[in-house]
Amino acid sequence: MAVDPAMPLRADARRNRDQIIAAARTIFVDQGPDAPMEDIARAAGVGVGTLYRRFPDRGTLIREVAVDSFGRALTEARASIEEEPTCWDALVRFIGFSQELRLSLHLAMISAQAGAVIRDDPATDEFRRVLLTDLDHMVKGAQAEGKVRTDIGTGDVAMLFVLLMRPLPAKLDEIEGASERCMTLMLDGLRAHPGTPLPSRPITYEDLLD
Amino acid sequence: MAVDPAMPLRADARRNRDQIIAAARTIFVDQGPDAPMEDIARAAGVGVGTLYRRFPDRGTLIREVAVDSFGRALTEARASIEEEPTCWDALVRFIGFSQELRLSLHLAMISAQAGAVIRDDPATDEFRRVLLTDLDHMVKGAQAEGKVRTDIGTGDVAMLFVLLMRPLPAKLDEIEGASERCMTLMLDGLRAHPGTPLPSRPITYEDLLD
DNA sequence: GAGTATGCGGAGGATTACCTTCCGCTTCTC
DNA sequence: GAGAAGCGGAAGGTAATCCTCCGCATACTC
Repeated sequence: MAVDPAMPLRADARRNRDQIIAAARTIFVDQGPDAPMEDIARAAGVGVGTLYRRFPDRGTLIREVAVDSFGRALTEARASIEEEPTCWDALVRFIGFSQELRLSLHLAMISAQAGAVIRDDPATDEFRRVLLTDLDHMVKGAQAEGKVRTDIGTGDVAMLFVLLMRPLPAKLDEIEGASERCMTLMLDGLRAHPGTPLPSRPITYEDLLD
Repeated sequence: MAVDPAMPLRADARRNRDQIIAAARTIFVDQGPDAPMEDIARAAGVGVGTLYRRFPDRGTLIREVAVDSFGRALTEARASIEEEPTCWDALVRFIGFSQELRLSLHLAMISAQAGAVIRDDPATDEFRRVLLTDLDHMVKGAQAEGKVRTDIGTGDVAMLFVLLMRPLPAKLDEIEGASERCMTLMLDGLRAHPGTPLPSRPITYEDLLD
C-alpha cells in the first residue's frame, strides 16, 4: 500500500491533496503542529480516511506542508531580490509577503515537534538553508545601502521575523491592520540611525544553522 | 473541605503554595495554560495531591497565577512611574522588567482558555484594567516628551509587548541576550522620528478593553 | 456507457494522556 | 508527644485523538 509518487493521481485525488496541504498550513499556524487530524480533514472538506491515505502519519503531513511553504517563500524571496530595485525594498516586500500568507514557516523553525521532523529531512533542511541564504543576501545588501543599521545580523532579522509570524491575540487580530502596523514598527527599529546600543553581539546567519 | 483563606496556612503549606504559583507561571508561559497539572506539580517539587488540595481545579490555579502576575507587574509599573525621571524611562524599565520575568501576563491576555477564566473574574479583570491605565499613562507621557512617535497608541505598544512575551524558538533562546536585542529593536521602532507611515489607525487603550 | 481501478467517508476500536480522588504516612505546632 | 494539618503518588474514570477498515462513489478507459 505504498504511495508511489511517480504514478499520477486521479484528478479528484490531486485536488483533495492540494486542499489538505492548504488546510493543514492554516490549521498548523493557528493551532500548532499537533492539531487534531480531524480538524485538518474537515477544513479541507475531506474525510479523515482521505487524509491518512495520502499522508500515512502526521510527520509526513508536516514535512509536505513544510516543503510547500518553503517553496512558496523561496519563490517570493527570489522574485523580491530580482524585481525590487534595492535590497531594502526586497526585504520589505519579502517580510510583507510572509506576513500576508501567515506563512507556516514558523512552524518549521519554532515548534520543537515539527522542528525535529523537519530537521531530520534532508529536503526540508536544505530548503531552509537556501532561504536563510537569500535572507542573508537581502540584509547585508540593505546594510551596504545604508538602509539597515549595521549592529545587527541576519539572525536578528530572522528573530523579529519569526515573532511576526506568530498569531496575534484574538482581540488584536480583529483590529484592521494590526499585524501590518507591527511589521512597520519593527522595520523602523531595523532602520534606526542611530539606534540605541544593542546588548550582546549581532546574531548572524551562521547562528541559525546547526 | 472548603479552603478558607482567612485561616493562616501552616509554614510548609505556605511555602508549597508559593512554589506552585511560581512553577505554574513558568510552565504556563512555556507550554500554555493547559499544560498537565503533573508537570506543574513536579516543577514545584510537590505531588499532584498537594496541588489539588490548594487549587481545586485548573481555573482556580490560573486565576491565582494571574492575580500574582498582575500584582507584580502593577507594582513594577507604579515603581517605574514614580522612580524614573521621564515617562520614556519608565516605559523602558517596565517593558524590560516584564521581559526579564517572562511574565505570564501574556497568558492572561492571549490564550482563549485562560482569557475566559480571567475575564469572568472581577478581581483579575480589574487588575488588567488598572495595568493598562498605567501603561497608557507612560505611553502618552513619553509621546508628550517627544520620545515616542505620535502615530501610535497604547494598544500598539501592548501589541509589541505581547509579542515580546512569547517564548522565542529554542535555538534563538540559547543565544545570549537575544530577547533583550528584540526588545531594544522594538523600542527603536517606537521612537522612530520620522517613522515610516503606518497603515490603518492607532490602536488605543480603549481598543483593548471589551 | 459499461467496467474497473482508484478514491472517498466516517464509524468505531484501541490507545494514550490527563484529571482528580483518596488514604496511609509525614511534618508541623503547641 | 499528641493531634491537627499537610503530603505524595497510585489508580480509577474520563475524554480526546489516532488510525484502520470496508461498503459506496467517482473518475478514467475502451
